[in-house]
Amino acid sequence: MLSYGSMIKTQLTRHLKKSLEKVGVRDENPYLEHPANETHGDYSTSVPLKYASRLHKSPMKIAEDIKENFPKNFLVEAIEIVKPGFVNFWISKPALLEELVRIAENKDTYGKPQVSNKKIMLEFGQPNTHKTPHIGHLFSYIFGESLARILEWEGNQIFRANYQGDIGLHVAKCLYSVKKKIEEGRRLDDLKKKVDFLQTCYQEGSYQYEHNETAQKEIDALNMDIYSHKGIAGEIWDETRSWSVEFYRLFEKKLGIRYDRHYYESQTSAPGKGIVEKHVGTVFVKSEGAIIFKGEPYGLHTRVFINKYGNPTYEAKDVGLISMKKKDYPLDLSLVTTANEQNEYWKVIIKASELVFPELKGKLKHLGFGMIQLTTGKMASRTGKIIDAFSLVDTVTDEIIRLYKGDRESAEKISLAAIKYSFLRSEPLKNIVFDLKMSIAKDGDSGPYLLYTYVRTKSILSKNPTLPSLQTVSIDISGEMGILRKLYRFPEVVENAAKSYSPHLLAGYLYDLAREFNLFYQKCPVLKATGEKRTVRIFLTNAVSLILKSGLNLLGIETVDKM
RNA sequence: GCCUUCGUAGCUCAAUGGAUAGAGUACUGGUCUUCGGAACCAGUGAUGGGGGUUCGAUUCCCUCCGGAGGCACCA
Repeated sequence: MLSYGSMIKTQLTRHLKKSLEKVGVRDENPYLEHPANETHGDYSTSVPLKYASRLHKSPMKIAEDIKENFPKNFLVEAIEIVKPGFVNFWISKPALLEELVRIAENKDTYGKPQVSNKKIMLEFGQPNTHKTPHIGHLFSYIFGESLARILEWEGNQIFRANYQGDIGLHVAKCLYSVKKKIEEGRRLDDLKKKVDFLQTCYQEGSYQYEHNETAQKEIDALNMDIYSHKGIAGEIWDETRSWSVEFYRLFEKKLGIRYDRHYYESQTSAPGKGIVEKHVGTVFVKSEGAIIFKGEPYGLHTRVFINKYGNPTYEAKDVGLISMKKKDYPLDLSLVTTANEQNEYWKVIIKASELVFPELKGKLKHLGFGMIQLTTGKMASRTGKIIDAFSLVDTVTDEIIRLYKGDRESAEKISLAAIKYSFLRSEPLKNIVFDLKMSIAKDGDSGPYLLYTYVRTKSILSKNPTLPSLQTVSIDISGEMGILRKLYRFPEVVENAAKSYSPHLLAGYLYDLAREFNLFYQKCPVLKATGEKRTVRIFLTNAVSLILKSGLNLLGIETVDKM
């Protein structure tokens, strides 16, 4: 049997379409929503208002006709029409209970559509080697991983790509300083310290580049040497780069992130340079010794792809990267997520790349997410004012241990849940004001709250190792209806989150579900109940448990059984 | 200067053009001899200003004000 994401919505839509046809309207996807106010039903439609003028009938008359012609069925228990032209639907108790059984049967695949969708390359993370990852990178890792999981759930095949800057002026600035004290770095006993050492060197080099003319010339020369991988510069580059590459593998593992491939700027610069040079005169033009793309004809700005020294800039490297990506994977869509300060930059890259590779037209997409800010303003590793992502995780873990006295392993999971959830709960487009205290928040709308709720479900279920069978329910379950009416929405929520690349929709739903469960928990004892009442409550607890786990997993959050 | 983007309770965030704008936090007051209190309930409190489109606008359009970002060899 073909599995839909949401059975209930699919069926309801089908009935509504039939009813609309009898009224004289063909609508392939009639608008259905979950009313904000629960007393307005499980679903509501405003199509009567939409079609009133076309049908030359009053919205209320159309609403009545829809109700009149709505097929009699098991799914819908009541239909209500409301001024000025809403039709509200209540899903029947048996249909909701059937869905409850479906959740229990399908377990961690409940709501996952059995369809094959697109091949998507998703690039996220993108920290530079020779620098410490900061909180913006942490956001990118977390957001990208969640997006990958959500898109995968919806039947897409995802190729996960990381792209790291391991060459270019920033590396030269770092190595300028490293060269003078490489032994100090070699003596450090762990990778994190070595990368911190590189970060310090980068900051020193950066300062010198701006304030010391001789240093600037030396760094520019060093940059050339690194590109041609010459002499001592090449050797130091190899050595320091390997520290960093190894460190990042460790960091990714710690965050629970996996990649299909890591790309490096040192690999994209040659193909990028070649492609740009080949298209001089058609896509690119020479100007003041550099090779540029003129954006103005397209309403964009002009950018340099190869500088006057003949070195490819970030722009050319990105074109090179795109050429590598399409060789590696037969993609239908290439998604790149970065901070939104690069929004305009990416419009230019996409336009230029589409001209170079016409077969990719419409397949390149950039997703800009908000800047992570402190109360003092934007964070930049260039100015040295950073929140080190790696240490942040440790700091939060220490705080969790101090507050709750758990073991380090589960404390680390809880702290990652706290950080991930605090990043994913709001719309990605907007800037995020980072507040350490709020991220550690132990109560309220937080990761730990969701984990705690999950732990509660597990605790109850562990005392009921076998699930009874659920047939019909004759008793009053009004106290259980709140949670029952939330559960079946999970598939729809994930679908919407995937469509709009918005994990926060899922985060919001899971929080709602957890809150509803805690209310249920408060007023409906499970283990003290008997008979049908106990059976229904165990089923509900089981369903909440499964959905919380599935949903949190789609956010990249691992659950714990105890905390 | 030009372009992009965001302005929702004191603070941090929700709300595919829908009905009475929801939460958390903070503050005030409650529940429970816990199926794990990192819980639950109640109260106070908000769409930056002005126009427009619409049966209906936090959402779309215009304008003003305010924040953030970008605009040639950095990434």
